[in-house]
Amino acid sequence: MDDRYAFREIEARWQTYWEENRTFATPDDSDKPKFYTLEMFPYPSGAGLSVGHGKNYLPNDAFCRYKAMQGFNVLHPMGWDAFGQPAENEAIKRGRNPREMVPEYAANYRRTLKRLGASYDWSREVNSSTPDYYRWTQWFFLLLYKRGLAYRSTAPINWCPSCKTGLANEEVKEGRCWRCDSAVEKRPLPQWYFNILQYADRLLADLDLVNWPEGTKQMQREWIGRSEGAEVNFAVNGSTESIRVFTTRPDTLWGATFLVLAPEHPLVAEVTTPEQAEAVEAYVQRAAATADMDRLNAERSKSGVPTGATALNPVTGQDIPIWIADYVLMGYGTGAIMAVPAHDQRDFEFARKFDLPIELVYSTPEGPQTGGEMTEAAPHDGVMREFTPSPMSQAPKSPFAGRPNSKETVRDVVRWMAEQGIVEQKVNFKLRDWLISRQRYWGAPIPMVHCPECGEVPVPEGQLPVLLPEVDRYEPSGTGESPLATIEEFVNTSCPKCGSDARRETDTMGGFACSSWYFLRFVDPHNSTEFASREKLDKWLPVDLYTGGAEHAVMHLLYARFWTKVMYDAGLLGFVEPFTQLRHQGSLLAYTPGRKPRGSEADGDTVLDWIVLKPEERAGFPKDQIAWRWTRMSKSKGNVVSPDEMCEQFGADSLRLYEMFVAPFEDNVQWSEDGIHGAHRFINRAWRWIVRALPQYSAKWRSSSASYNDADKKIRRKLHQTIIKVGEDLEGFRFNTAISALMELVNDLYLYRPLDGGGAQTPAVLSEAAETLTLLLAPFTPHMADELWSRMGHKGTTYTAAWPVGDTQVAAEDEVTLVVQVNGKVRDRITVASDASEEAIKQLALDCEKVREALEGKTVRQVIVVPKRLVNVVAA
RNA sequence: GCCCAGGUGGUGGAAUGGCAGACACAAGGGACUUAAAAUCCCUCGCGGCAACGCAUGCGGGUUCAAGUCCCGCCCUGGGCACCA
Repeated sequence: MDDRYAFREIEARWQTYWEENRTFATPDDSDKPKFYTLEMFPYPSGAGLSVGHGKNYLPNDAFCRYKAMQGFNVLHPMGWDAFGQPAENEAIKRGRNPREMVPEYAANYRRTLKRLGASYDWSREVNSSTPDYYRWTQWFFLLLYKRGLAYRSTAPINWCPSCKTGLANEEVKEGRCWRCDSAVEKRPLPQWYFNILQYADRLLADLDLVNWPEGTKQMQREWIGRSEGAEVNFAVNGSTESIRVFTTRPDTLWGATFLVLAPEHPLVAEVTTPEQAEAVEAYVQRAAATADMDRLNAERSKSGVPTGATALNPVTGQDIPIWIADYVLMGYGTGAIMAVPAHDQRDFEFARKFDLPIELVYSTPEGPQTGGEMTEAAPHDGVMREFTPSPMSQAPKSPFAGRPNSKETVRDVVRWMAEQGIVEQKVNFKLRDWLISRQRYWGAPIPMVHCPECGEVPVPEGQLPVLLPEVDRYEPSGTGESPLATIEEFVNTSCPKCGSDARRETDTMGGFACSSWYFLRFVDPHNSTEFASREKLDKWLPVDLYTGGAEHAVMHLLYARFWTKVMYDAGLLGFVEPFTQLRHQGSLLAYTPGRKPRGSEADGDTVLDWIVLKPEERAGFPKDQIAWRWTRMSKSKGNVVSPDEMCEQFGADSLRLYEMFVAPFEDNVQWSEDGIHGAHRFINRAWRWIVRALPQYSAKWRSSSASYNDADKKIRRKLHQTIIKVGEDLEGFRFNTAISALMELVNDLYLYRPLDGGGAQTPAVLSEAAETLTLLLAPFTPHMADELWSRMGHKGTTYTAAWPVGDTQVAAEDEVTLVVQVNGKVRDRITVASDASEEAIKQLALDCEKVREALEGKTVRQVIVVPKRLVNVVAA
C-alpha cells in the first residue's frame, strides 16, 4: 500500500538530522532541571551489540526522551568499559591487539546504537583504556594510597589458572572465575589491596539512602556480613601464649568444651605437643592442598586432629583440648573458635565424630539434660542453667540462671562479661579487602615504584599517566607476574624520591577500578587538568537513574559506592551515594545448544551439568546428543542475535517497541522473532491512521470552537485517559503496559474514524488525536514520530516538543458499568451515572431480573456496593 | 541448608482485595487478490447443545469477595553457603 511506513528511508533521514543538529547534545548551562541517567557501560566485543543489550538500553532511551519532553535537561552518555579481563579475553580469543581492537569494536557499537535511534550525547563518549582516562584512574589510586586505603600485602589469593591472574573475592562465583568459570586456586602472591573494609559500616548504613531493588541491597548487606560479638582469650596450658577467638555467642562460653584452630593459624606449630606433631603436620599439609572450593563445601563431613595442647576456659576453669580443623577459616575472625557443641550444629557434628564432651548451657525440662542425649545442637531453645565457677576460675558466679536463650540474654551476658574483663566486644565482617592487582597487560598500570632505598614510592601526580607500553605480545604469563614485568624499558626507572635505580610496579588494576568513577567523567569528559570540574560534578551528580544487570550487585555497584565515599571524604564530591535510583533489566535468553560435561569437566563438588556448544564445536557434534536450553545471550556463548538484522527487516522503531512491549523491564525473555511482527504491524497501523488524518490536521486545534458530539467526547475521553496512563506507566518503568494503552487507543481511533474516512469527522478532534498520539509514541518510536511531526508542519523534533498534558475532566467517565453479583457470582450488569448514589445502585441491582431469579426463596442479608466496580448481594 | 524473586490460556503477558486472561503473538475460518504479501472481519482457557459449571503450582485459612492477604507444602530462576 502506498501509505506504508517507509522505515528504511525515514529512520536514516532522522538519524542524520539528529546527528547534524546535535539534537541530543546536553548543554551544561540550561535553566531546566537536570536529569542524569546512565546504563552500565559495556565492554565492546567482536560479536557487536546484541538485541540483549537493547533490553536495557531501549527502555531507558524511551525514558530519557520522555524526560526531555517533560522539560528536563537530560544527560544520557555512553562509553566503553574497555580495560580489564572481559575486553582482554576477547582480544586474546580473536588473536587481536586490544589497542587496535577496542576502538574498532567500540565504533561498531556506536554505529549500532545510532541505528537503534538511541539519544546519547556522543560528544561525551569515554573509553577507559585511553591515557586521558586512565591517567585519572591512576590518580584515584594515588588518592587512596595517600589516604592509607591502598596497601601491598602477601597472602594466599584467588587465582584463576585460565585467566592467569589474581581475582577479588567478589569476582569468584561459587568457587569459579566470573569470566571463564574455571575453578579458582589459592596462590600466595604480593598484591595491592584497597581497604574497603574500613568503609564496611558506612557501605552498610548508607544503603538506606538509596532507591534500589530491595534484593540488591540485601545482597550487599549479606556480602558485607556485619556480625556483632566478642573476642575471648583462652590461656594455653604450659605456654605463655593465649588463643583469641571470636564468637557471636559469648553467653555459651560455659559450654565451650574445646577450641578449634584453622590449619593455617600461626599458633598451630607453637602449641602442638611433640606426640601430635606428625599428625598435625600431615593435616596442615593436606588442608593446604585441598582446593578452597572443596573446603567450603558444607556437606562434607568434618575432619580434624588434636594438637595435644589444652587451654583454660575462663568461666568454668576447665582445661579443654585444642584441635585443628579445616571447617575453621583463617580469613574470618581470629582464625580460631571456641566450640560449643550443645548449641552450634557444626561444633556438635565435630564433637560427635571425635567423641568430645558436650555441655549444655541452656536446657528445657522436657528436653535432653546431658550432651549424650542430644541428637542435634539447640541454638535457640531452653533457659540458662546454673553455673558455679570452680575454685580455679577468677570469674564470679553467673547471674543468668533461668534466663531464656534469646538475643536479650546474649546482649546482657556480653555486657556483664565485658565488665568482668572476660571478653571484649567486637564487630566482624565477611567483606574482605578489595584485591586490585591483576597480572595482566590490559589495564591501568599501578602508579607505584619499588625503590631499593625508599621502598614503595608513589609516582608523582605530575608524571601521570604511567603509560601502558605498546607491545606485540601481551598474553598473561602465568608466572604470577604481569607481561609488563618482561619489558625492560617499562620496568626500569628511577626512584621519584631519591633518584636511584628502581623498578616500576608491573601489575595493572582490575577493570572495576575504571568503572568505579566513569559516571563522574561523563560530566566533564575532556577536562585535562582535573578528573572533572567540581562545578559540573555538583550540577549533575548523583546519577538519578542507573540501569544495568543484577550480576553486578556485589562487584561494580559495591566498588563504585566505596570510591564515591572515599572521594567525599577527600572533599572532592558533595554526596555519598553515586546512584540514587537503580533498576535491573531482565536478560534476553537465546535457545542455545549444549552438551553434557565430560568426566574431567565435572570436577570438584560444584556440578556443571551443561556446557555450551560453541558454534565451531557444533558442526561435528551428533545431533541427538545436543541438549538445548534457554540461556542469556552473550558473545562468549555464540548465541547473539544482532539488532542489525532486525533493523534491516523491521526497522529500529519496531525493534524498540517490541523489546519494550514483550515483557516487564525486569523480566527475562525468551527471544523469538514472533512478537516483532505485532510491533511492526502496530507501527504501520498508527502511521496510516495519522497520515490519513493529516489533510484535516490543523496545529491550531486548541483554539477551535468546535462542539463535540458523543463520538468526539468518547474518543477524547480515551485520548486523555491514555495520556495519563502512559505517563504513569513510564514513571513506573512499565513500558509494556504503556504500549498496550497506546494500542488500545489506536484501536479506538480506527472505530472513531475508519481508514475509508467514514464516521465522525470533527477536524479539531482529529487534529488533537493525531498530534497527541504522535507525541505519546515519540519515546518509543522516535523516527516515526519525528517524521509525522514534521509532516504536521512543526519545526524541529519531538525530542524538544512538550509532553501532552492529560485533562482529568475530559478523561472522566460519565457512566460506569457495574457488575452485579449474588453471593459472589456474576449474574448481571447495570450501567449507571458515575455519580449515582449508593441507594439508587442498590435498588437497580435488586431490580435486575437475573438477580431476582437468583434470589428466589432467599433472604437478602447485605448489599455491598463498591463504587465504579460492582454490587454484591449477599443472601441466604 | 539460608535469603530473594517467581509459578495465570497454545505463547509473551494484564489485572489499587472487586467481571481472571487487557494488549499482543501463534493458530483456525472468511473477505479482497490471477496469486502472494499487505490489509480487513470472525473464532480462540477447559467442559457443556444450552442454562450453567470448572479454572491463576498443590492443600488449608481469613473475607460478602482471594491470582492478589495468612499458614503449610511442591516446583523454577537468582544469590549466599562450615563466616563461629
